[in-house]
Amino acid sequence: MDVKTLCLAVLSKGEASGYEIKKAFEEGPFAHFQTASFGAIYPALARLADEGMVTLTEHAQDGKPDKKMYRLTPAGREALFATLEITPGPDQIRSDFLFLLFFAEHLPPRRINALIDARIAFFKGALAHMDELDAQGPCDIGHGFVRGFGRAVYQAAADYLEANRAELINRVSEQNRNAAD
Amino acid sequence: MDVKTLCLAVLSKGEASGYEIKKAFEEGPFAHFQTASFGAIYPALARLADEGMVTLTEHAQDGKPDKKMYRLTPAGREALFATLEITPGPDQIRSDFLFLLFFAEHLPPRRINALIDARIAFFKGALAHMDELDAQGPCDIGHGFVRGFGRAVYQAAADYLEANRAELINRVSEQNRNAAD
DNA sequence: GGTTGCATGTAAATGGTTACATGATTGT
DNA sequence: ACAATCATGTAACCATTTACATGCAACC
Repeated sequence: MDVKTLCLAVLSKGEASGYEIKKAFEEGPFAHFQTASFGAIYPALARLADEGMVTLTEHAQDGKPDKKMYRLTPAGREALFATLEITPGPDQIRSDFLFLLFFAEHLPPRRINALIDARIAFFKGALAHMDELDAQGPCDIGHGFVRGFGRAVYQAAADYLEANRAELINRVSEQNRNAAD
Repeated sequence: MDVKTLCLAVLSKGEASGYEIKKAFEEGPFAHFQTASFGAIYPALARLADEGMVTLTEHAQDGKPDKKMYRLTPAGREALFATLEITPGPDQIRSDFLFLLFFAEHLPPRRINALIDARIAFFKGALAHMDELDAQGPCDIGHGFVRGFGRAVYQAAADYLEANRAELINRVSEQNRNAAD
């Protein structure tokens, strides 16, 4: 998904500024399964405006640059729905964390522990964040389904790490002992 | 992780050609959590050779271009271990599948069904593939841990889809009925 | 006769991140 | 004082994908 489509997607849930779109990828509805930086969002929004996919209204503010609120046009909504017709390819995951653990036998046991601790904390935090979002009231059907999916996967990930960290560290320590002989 | 480091990682498990490195990302040890295309692998390998991180031996073959087998040098191994010292950022996931399901209420129920079927099949296939790899004998500690992680997550994903697809489709169908009134 | 697997590589195009530039306000 | 939040935007740089170029062998 390119950033233009991602912006359209966020705007389909209501008007927003570039800044708010970024937040939607960090804390909002799209958190954890899409991202984009300002350097990609602002140009994307400008192009969408050129193409008539969005309209913008400037709200003057003091001390800050004008806030530009973007709103989807019918053409923009159509374009978004058109992209929903693609056949999705396989999900792409790039995990530096798993890359490091792939080489666990070359990492000091303490480091493995710290790495896993941090990752469990991350998953738990994300899970708690989803609870908060749930508490804020019901959301759209698809949105709820995706959140449930994220929850299931994060829970499984945290559980796996908790259940298997001790054995991993034991095995690595044992190997280090043998290598020292 | 850039492609250069990824190549180093594959080569740490034994010598390989560019073609074989690609396969390692598709079916081999790095399957499902890292990818790279030929257009990235071949130039990366050439640069690694320039930098003295790998050596290459050409094996003449008939009917095919010479096969270039790359092998890690001590400097390459050191460079790989040096990158293991990074602090891993959050995992990056880009899922067109979840993007589509986020807008489930705008998708025909049949399509939702087909989409979920295909994804369950994918997860089950990946799980079966991991069983095969397990049957091929024991692997390194970290490698096994990562595979177990992937297994746990894929299993949870497949389970969630199976457990919640019916409700999702009911809810979308119901909404369509209401909208038709 | 067409697709898949083997095998390498280049170049154009894409798409994005990172860093920079600016600046007020609020909290620590 | 310093960091974070709010707020927009540009430009240089980076990495990677996609398409192209080549070609044999095996299978269906």
